[in-house]
Amino acid sequence: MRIGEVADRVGVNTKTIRYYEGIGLLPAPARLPSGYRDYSDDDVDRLRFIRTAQRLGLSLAEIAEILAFRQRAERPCEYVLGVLDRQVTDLDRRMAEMADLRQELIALKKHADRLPTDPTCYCAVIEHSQAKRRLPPLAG
Amino acid sequence: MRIGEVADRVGVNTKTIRYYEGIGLLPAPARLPSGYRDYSDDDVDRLRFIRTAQRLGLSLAEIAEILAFRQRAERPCEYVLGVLDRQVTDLDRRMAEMADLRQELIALKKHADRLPTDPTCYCAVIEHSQAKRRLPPLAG
DNA sequence: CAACAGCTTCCCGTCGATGGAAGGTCAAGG
DNA sequence: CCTTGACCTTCCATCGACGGGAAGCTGTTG
Repeated sequence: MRIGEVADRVGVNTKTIRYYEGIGLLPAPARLPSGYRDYSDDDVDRLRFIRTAQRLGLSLAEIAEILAFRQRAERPCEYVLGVLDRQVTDLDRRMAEMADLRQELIALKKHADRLPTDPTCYCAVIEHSQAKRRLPPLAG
Repeated sequence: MRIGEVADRVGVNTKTIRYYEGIGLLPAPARLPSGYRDYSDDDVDRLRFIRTAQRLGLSLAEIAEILAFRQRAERPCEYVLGVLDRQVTDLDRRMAEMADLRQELIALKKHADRLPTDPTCYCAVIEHSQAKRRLPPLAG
């Protein structure tokens, strides 16, 4: 099948498919006499796999790594479990950061009305927050 | 004072300071006879303000907008509160997404041991997740 | 005088796509 | 025959917020 149909089936932009091919994530497919890319169902599966893995938070580089395991006839599951472990830890950290930030934003909004009108400052709302805490690291 | 001292005081890379100047977030400072940038305490304040606003989740574009209010002698607080409102909504959405994903990762890991050894699949762990749910939109 | 830190400008790379332009081929319908 | 529309190639640009490094200047110290 041609690239457009693959794109429709998987729900991906055709540009994305060619991009994946370009970075070696998808193998170069066979070509029709016309020069059009000719994909098989396997390619669709592989693409779906990539999107699933991506949804689970894996980067394209990690996914490439997983696919490389297969080429070496090894099973990537141990590697994958390691990645997932790190994912969970990372998620926890980020969720905690976001919860803190949310807390602070709510408090900031709550006090915003009572803030003095000071024409010399950039923004009383933000500087109120600045006064209390001196620049902890940015949440990346 | 020179750029290195500013960087130390605020806790920012000198590259970042020059970058902010490049995108118009910081005004071009005076220059010493040597050509070195010569900053004032006001510049340090402005930079601190930028970092605080950034820590609150505002983009550099939004911060630039806030600073532009000041140039027009208007107070940005209403705008800022609107931004913060959207921030909170966005945080809630992202935290919910992350919680879902975390749930799924945990479940996946939990069942990983019991998964069949299937040499034809890319990775049993990931494809187990794929089988259950057919590609909801990616969490951005 | 030489070393070294700090500064300058300039350009490239990151991540994961996506958009667009330019210029061409191919297949189907009216 | 003509026109769509889908596809092909290559290349370049964009988003955000920087970081790295090269090559060269300044300023201080031993």
